[in-house]
Amino acid sequence: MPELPEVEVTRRGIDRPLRDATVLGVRLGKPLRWPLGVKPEALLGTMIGPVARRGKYLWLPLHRGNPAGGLLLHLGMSGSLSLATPVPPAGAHDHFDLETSRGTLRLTDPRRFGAVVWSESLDADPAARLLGALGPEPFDPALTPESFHAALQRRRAPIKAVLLSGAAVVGAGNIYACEALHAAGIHPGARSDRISRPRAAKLLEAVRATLARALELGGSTLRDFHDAQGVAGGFQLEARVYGRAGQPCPRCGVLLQRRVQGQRASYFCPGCQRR
DNA sequence: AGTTAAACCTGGTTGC
DNA sequence: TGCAACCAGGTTTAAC
Repeated sequence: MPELPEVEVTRRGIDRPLRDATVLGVRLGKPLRWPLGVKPEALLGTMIGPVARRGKYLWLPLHRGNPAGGLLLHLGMSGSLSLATPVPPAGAHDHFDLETSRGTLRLTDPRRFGAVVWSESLDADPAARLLGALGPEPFDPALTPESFHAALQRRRAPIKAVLLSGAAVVGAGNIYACEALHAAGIHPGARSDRISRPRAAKLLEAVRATLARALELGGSTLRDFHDAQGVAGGFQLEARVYGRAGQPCPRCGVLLQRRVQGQRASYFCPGCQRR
């Protein structure tokens, strides 16, 4: 599911409720992408600090007076977090429970591409290794049309692949990359390094607008995603191209196409998206 | 070094 | 109805 808007919606839903909560228990289900990296008992009695997000990762600081580390969470392809009191009995896809004094944070993830890993800090491994290669946050003021264009210039791969890689900006996954490219009038197969300054500026603006709009609507729910309170997203109803092959382009009327590119489906309009 | 394929895993949908 | 094939929001790791 989860691209940046879904992860941020999730963060907002758990940050306040979990602030200063005490960890009372940990329950592990089936293995996720990586092992937890710490004995579950070591987490008991720690307190939860402000929940942060970097790219599509969430950072749950745990401390005992002094910062002691935290949990780095990723929702993978089908993961979602819920926070509830009392917590329902664990189902077949509930693979991590953090029982706290303010409710149980539960990761439900059918495909188990998600992860919960302990790290001493964001600057230490494994967090540093996982976050180190990420590009800039989309709403970071330091990310400018100039720096974005420069980042695109360094890659020869198709622009769609570059967006998904997060090298130039993090947060746009398959849905929002398709939507942003359409909004900017850029063909997903366009070579990254051949995108002009003005078009790069337009693309950055499109990425920002797309992610911001998705955030407003609570993200996209294709199947699994819901926020920590169980509410589904609404952006999928506003998608202009994603999942709409064969339908007319809302901008120019040409029939939308689906093309597999770098083992991911791209949805685009051959009429108004140019290379 | 940069780009592309394979892998991880489950379940829903589609088509024969 | 049954079953195989294909598809799905991500990202690391291995292979060209």
